[in-house]
Parts: sequence; structure tokens; C-alpha cells
Amino acid sequence: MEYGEHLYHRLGYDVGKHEYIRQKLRELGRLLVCSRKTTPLKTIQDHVKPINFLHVVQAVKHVAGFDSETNTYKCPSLALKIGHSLKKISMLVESRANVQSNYSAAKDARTFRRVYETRWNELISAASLRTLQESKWNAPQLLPFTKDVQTLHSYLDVQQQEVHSKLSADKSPQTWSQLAKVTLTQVILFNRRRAGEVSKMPLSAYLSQNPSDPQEDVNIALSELEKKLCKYFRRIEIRGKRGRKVPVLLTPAMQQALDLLVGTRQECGVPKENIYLFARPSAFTCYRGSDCLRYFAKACGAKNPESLTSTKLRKQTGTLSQVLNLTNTELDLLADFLGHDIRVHRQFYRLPEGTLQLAKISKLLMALEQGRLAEFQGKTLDDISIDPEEGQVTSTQMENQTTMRDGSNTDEASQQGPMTPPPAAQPQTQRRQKGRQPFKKKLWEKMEIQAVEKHMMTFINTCRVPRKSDCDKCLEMEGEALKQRNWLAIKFYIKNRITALKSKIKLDLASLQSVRQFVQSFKERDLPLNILVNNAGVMLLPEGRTEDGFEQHFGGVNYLGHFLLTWLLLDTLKDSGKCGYFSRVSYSAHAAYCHSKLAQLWFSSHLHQELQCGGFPLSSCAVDPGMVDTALYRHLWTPLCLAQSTIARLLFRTPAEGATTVLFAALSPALEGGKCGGGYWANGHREMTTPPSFDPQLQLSLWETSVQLLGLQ
DNA sequence: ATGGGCATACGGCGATGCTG
DNA sequence: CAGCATCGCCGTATGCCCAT
Repeated sequence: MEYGEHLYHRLGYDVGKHEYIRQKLRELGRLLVCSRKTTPLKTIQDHVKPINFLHVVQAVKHVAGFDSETNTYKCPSLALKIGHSLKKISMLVESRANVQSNYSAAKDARTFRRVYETRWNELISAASLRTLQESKWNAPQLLPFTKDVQTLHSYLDVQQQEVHSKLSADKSPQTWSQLAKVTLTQVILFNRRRAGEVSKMPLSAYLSQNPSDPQEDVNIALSELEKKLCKYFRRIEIRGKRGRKVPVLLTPAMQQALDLLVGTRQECGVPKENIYLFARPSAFTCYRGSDCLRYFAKACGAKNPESLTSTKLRKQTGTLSQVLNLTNTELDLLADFLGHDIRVHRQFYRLPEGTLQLAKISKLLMALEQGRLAEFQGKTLDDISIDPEEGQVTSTQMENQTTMRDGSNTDEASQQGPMTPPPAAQPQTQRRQKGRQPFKKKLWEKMEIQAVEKHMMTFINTCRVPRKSDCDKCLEMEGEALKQRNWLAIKFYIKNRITALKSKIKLDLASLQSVRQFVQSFKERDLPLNILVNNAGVMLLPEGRTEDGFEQHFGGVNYLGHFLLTWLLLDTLKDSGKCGYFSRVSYSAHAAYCHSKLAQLWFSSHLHQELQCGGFPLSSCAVDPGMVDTALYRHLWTPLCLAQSTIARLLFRTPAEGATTVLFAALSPALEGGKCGGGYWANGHREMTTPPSFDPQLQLSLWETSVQLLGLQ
């Protein structure tokens, strides 16, 4: 209940949002019902206690129809939404407990949230999101045929004229509603607005529209062309998503129809109290745009009416195909461009959606025109303002029409906010190139660096970029020293430190010097080392020697490099207590590769024995990840490469699968204490290897040879 | 009534620009 | 060139709303 109240206080001012609140509560209700049936949880409060976390996960999975076999949900979004709600609730519970000085309860709620944050993704959202993704793969987007859209347009035009004259003669509610529906559909289609928004357009919005442009300052910024367009179309503004103002353009034909509709409302039995422009006679509601659109899509005889009703497609093609007589391919091209520019715009300009759409299309059309736009600008202005509605646009007129859309769009765009790019075509593209602001560079003072290091050293050492909250915390604690910086500066500083660090600790196993350097810089950082996975490797390299003069497979990447690395790091490993040393063994017909792997196996085995004798808390084992499809095979010849890429999916394991065995060996508690170490692991369990790999004598001699070759001890 | 879409904010990270 | 600062693109989380 409290949750509902909370929502109500936030959103309750708007009756339209009550449905949203109800919906949230219903979701929780379902969860609760399910929990009571399948788990010991009885109240919603129980759901935000950390002890019950796993029960909650169970219940959510159940209510969302989780299928453990396929790892998918029947309704993934429900699971996600419940998660969000639970998080909110835990916060409410915490604040309530705090107000009541019930600190243990508050702590419980906090703990729950922490558990939630770390585990929810893994247990619930990951699978949900994947389910959602997958369902999208399987449902290819339906694109409407250009022709269908055009059919619909002309059908609507005809209908409108017919019903219009009919209504003029016979003022019956039926005819009125027909005209209302037709016009509604036209408006939606032409403006590619959300059907819901247009349907709910209030009568007052239409009546109060001001034909003379009310915004003088905007007017000045417009070109002649754009001014004319403003006069040609009438624009009214309605409340769209998030209460934003959304413009709706009306063509003269629509205006006529609407005028008639408004004029005959009373005669046709529309109640005065009905506030909607597209009202239902003898009711207080309005027609629903989606219904009308669907109906006319069917009625107009389009080949593919379903795709016409789809929001997405209507959005892009509605206006375009009416104004431009585009062929199918051209339209596809447009869509491509649009798809790309959407993101660019959205991220850079952060425009409200309505504006964005207009700006997007204008930019896209400009790109299409490649600067030819200027030639046509103004020249054919009169043509455009006279009959863009005819629908029969000749090919030579196409550019002109384009100009027109551009004009009207930028008109809208420039009205919406200061962030909108200027209407002119050319500057817009160039601006992006040189868009970077000049900045002042402030050297990081010693004092500042110390202050940051004091708190953020762990981030630097572990190569993790701190989050906003981390940076804020640091700022708070070192407010005095860091008053010149903001959180972003700290983040960037640390990020740069990390990149610098990374470039220093690059490791090339083929170069023994690089290995030594790496170990030195690693030791300087004074970090613990618990697990060492020697996993790099190349195979089927062309004949060659490393810079130290060894054969590539054996001397470099696959064996000696690892040997040296492990040798040098052994101290750190021993200090850090526990260690798994792993060498991978992959099957391969190629001799050199095979031998180097065998060498690793021997080394691994011998190392383990040494470690056991010395009584160190370390173990070492060899792992075969199987034939993993990675860059390991990149040295295969090209034809083989091709074959590999297609066959790979059948034969090889995915990298993730291959990693499983390695991870198992690295993390499994079964390997602690070294009793089980030294073995050879494959497919998640211990396997025996071929006899030569366990010949102690051979192992020892390899060991000694390696030590000699590297000049150790 | 209910599942899903969509916009947005935020965070991560490689690439890249700018300045001393 | 090193070191600071940004950009550009992507993915995830979240809140609101729509379409059926």
C-alpha cells in the first residue's frame, strides 16, 4: 500500500497515470499470490528481507514463467519490472524504518538492496533480457510496401472527399463519425505521431490555434521558404509523451474537414461535455487512432495491411511517401540513413522526441541531396505551396518536395529549443567535424594526485575505472584538495593512469625480456597473486625463431615464456597463499605445437611435485579446454580458415565453453591443498594422460634444461 | 488486463584531440 | 611526446506509456 501511495504522490496529479500505478500494484500482487503458494513468504515486507532473497528469486521466476530447461521466460518483462519495484520498495521500507528509528530494519533493507544489486542481474535479468533479445531475432521487422502506404493515402483522400460532401448534406452522427475517423487517420499518418496522442487531442487545442505565427523571434530565424510553409500548414500543439509539446501539422484538406466537424458537432449529437476533437458522438470518449488506422489499412486494399498498422513503420514512411514519390529502393536507403542518424542525433543533441524525428528526417534528406538542396531552394517554392497534396509528384519535382520537407521540419526543430542545429543544411554537417570545445588544461598538482591516490589506489591497481559514486565519495572526503576538480576529472585522471599502466605492463611471451619487464612492473605494484593461468598460445606458425633465438612454438609463446613467467612469479604466488598454475593442452596434429604443449604438461606436473615437497600452499595442474574456436587458429591457411569459420560452430566449443574447464580448475575448492593438483583436466574432470607425460625422469630433465636455457638459479 | 515498446540517463571503454 | 580531456559508440537500468 505504501508503495502505491508513494507512486500516487508522485504521479497522482495526472489521472491518466493512475492506470500505470494500478499496473505496478497488480504486478506486485501477482508476485505475492505466487509467493504465498510456493514459498514461505507471506507479505511484501518479507520480500525485501535479505534472508528471503532466494525465495524471492524463486517466486519471481515462477510468476514470470521461467523455464529452467531452455533458460527462458514466458514474460521476461514482468520479471524485470518486479525487480525494479522490489528495489523501490526496499528503499521505502528503509526510509520508513529510519523515520521510526528502527535501525535494524533499515539495515536489513539496505542489505537486501545490496544483495539485489549484485545477484539480480545474474539470477533474473540476464536471462530475461536474453529472452527478449531472442524473441526479436525471430520476429523480423515487417516493412510496409511503399505502394501500400501510398494506396492508403489516396484511399483516405478519396474517402475524405466523399464523406465530407456527404456530411455537408446530411448531418447524421454516423457520417460525422466517419469523417472524424478518416481525418484522424490522415493526421496520424501525415504527422507520424503516436496514435494515442493524436486521438486524445482536445477540441480546445484545435480551436485555440493561432493561424498567424505567434512566435516572432522564431519567425525571424526562418527562411522565406520556411515562412511560406508555416502559412501553408497549420500547426497545433498537443501534449505528447512526458507532457512535452508536440506539434501536429494540418494540411488544408484536413483543416477543411476539421472545420466542418467542429461546426456540426452539435447537430450530430456530440455532447458538449466531450472534450475531444475526434469525439465519439453520444459518448464522452474519443476514437482510438490505432483502431481507425487498422480499419483503413484493411479497407484500402493494401497488400499487407498488418504492416501498415505497425507503429514503427508508420513513423518513418507515413510522411515521406506522401510527400515524396519514392521508389522502394530509395525508401530503403532512407531508412538506412535514418537508422544511423537516429543515434547520432539522440546522443548529441538530446532533443525531445518529436523534434528529433523532424530534425532527423530533414538531415537525412539533406544527406540524400548532397548539397544540391541549395540550388532548388526557393526556386520552386510556389509549386510546393500550391499543391503538395496532390500526391502525383513528378520526378523532376522530387528535389523540390524534398526542400519542402526540409523547410517545414527545420521550422519545427528550431522552435523547440536552443540545442537544435540551425536550419541551414551545410553548416550542420560541418559543425560536427569541429564540434569540440576548446578546453583549458589543468596540470594535476602533487597535492591533488596524493589526495586522489589516497582513496583510489585500489582502482588504479586493479585497472577498474571508478564510477560516478566512487568519484563523488572521493571528492567529498578530499573536498579541500580537490576543489578544482569534478568527478569526471577524477574519473578521467584514473582512467588515464590505468591506460598508462596497461601500456607499461604489456606482455609478449615470445620475448623473454618482455616477460622480465612485466614481472618487474607487476611486483612494483605490490599486489597479491592467487591465480595464474598460462593460456596464451599460437599454433601452426610459419617456421621462425623468437628474438631470443628459440623456435617459436617451443621457445616462445607456448612454453619457455610461460616457464619464465611462472618461475619469476613463484615468490609472489607462494606469498599469496594459494595458487593454481595451469597450462592448457590442446589436441593438434602439428608437431611443434604438440610438443610445446607436452612440455607445458611436464612442467606443470613437475612444478606441482616441487611445490608439494616444499610444502607450499600451491598447486599446479594442466587443463585441456578442448578445441576452442579462437584466434588460435588464425595461422591456418586461408582456405582452411574459411572452412574453419563455417565448421567451427559445429566442431569447436565456444570460447565460453572452453573457459569453463579452466575456470573450474582455477576456482574449484576441490583443488585446494594441492592433493588433487598436478593432474590433467579436461571436460571438467580429471583425466589420465599418455604415459610419457608422467615420466619423472623426463620431466626433471626438461626442467633442468629450461632452467639452463634461461640462465636461472 | 497485460505484455512489451520506447526514451532517456548513466556507465564503460577505445579512439582521438588538444595543450604544455 | 606525455598527459589531460573528450568523443563516439555501445550496453544496461529505469520510468512511462501504448497496443492489443
